[in-house]
Amino acid sequence: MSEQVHEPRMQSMCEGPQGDPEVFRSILARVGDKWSMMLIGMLQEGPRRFTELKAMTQGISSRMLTQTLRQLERDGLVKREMFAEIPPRVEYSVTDLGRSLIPAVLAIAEWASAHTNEIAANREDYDAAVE
Amino acid sequence: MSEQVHEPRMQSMCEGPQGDPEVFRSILARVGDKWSMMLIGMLQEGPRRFTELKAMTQGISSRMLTQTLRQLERDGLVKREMFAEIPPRVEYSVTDLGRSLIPAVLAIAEWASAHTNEIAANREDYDAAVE
DNA sequence: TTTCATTAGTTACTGGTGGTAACCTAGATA
DNA sequence: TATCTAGGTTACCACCAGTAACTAATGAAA
Repeated sequence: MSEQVHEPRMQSMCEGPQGDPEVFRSILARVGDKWSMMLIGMLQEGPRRFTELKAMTQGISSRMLTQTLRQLERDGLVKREMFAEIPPRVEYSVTDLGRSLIPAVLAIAEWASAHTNEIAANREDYDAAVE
Repeated sequence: MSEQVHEPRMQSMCEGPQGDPEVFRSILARVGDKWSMMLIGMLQEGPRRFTELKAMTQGISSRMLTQTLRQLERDGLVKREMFAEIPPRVEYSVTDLGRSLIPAVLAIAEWASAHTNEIAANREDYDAAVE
């Protein structure tokens, strides 16, 4: 069972043809986009319906919600289940793959949370210096 | 020295007014953007000049490189040093703050690297199913 | 029987931004 | 005189994220 050795130096992002670098990049982009990780976070505690998610995700539009969920579904991070009822019911939930991403994103979130003020201050200084 | 307790559930991204949520979001966005983390990665091993970075970062334009470096500098993740020489010399390096971000990003990179193929496969399946 | 409400979206439109190509400044070199 | 280099800037365009408005199908209310 030779453990596969990942060597994810940052440069793998532009260099290494280990897996498809385009796919690799698009994953990073997904993590960074405005809604994806928020939605994953919301689904963490159980399945949710479209309208629930829309209400929880303050500020998102239907279009963006649909779009983001579709992408997450395409990547296999989220599962979509439709029930043939009236009115229609659709439930979204995180997959195991999606769940496995959470700790890593949480690490970023933690860093961001810990340094938000510092960065805000840096920006003020910079903007003041440049005028 | 009461340690500050971070509680960075994902929802902090939309809910908590701990630090500025907009700043928080913008940090996530920075991490996810096309060039920022690649550049931080490249500067990990030491200072680099503009043209070096441009050559290393295959595919980036001068404009995008300038822009990305400026943003990183504004956030305090990267330091810019100009030397009054002819021809001009400018050196970019990571700051301590920038360096502190690396492990978290590396965790994401590792996850991405480990699941690139799985996700690529998911996408193919999805696209095939939708036609 | 005409209206309203609900769910899970879709459509038409717009503004911001990522990207390209061309240009700039200043001195050194040939 | 022309060209090269470093580190950018400027003008420009195309695309896509985001918004507001609309939709299908049904049941309930008046």
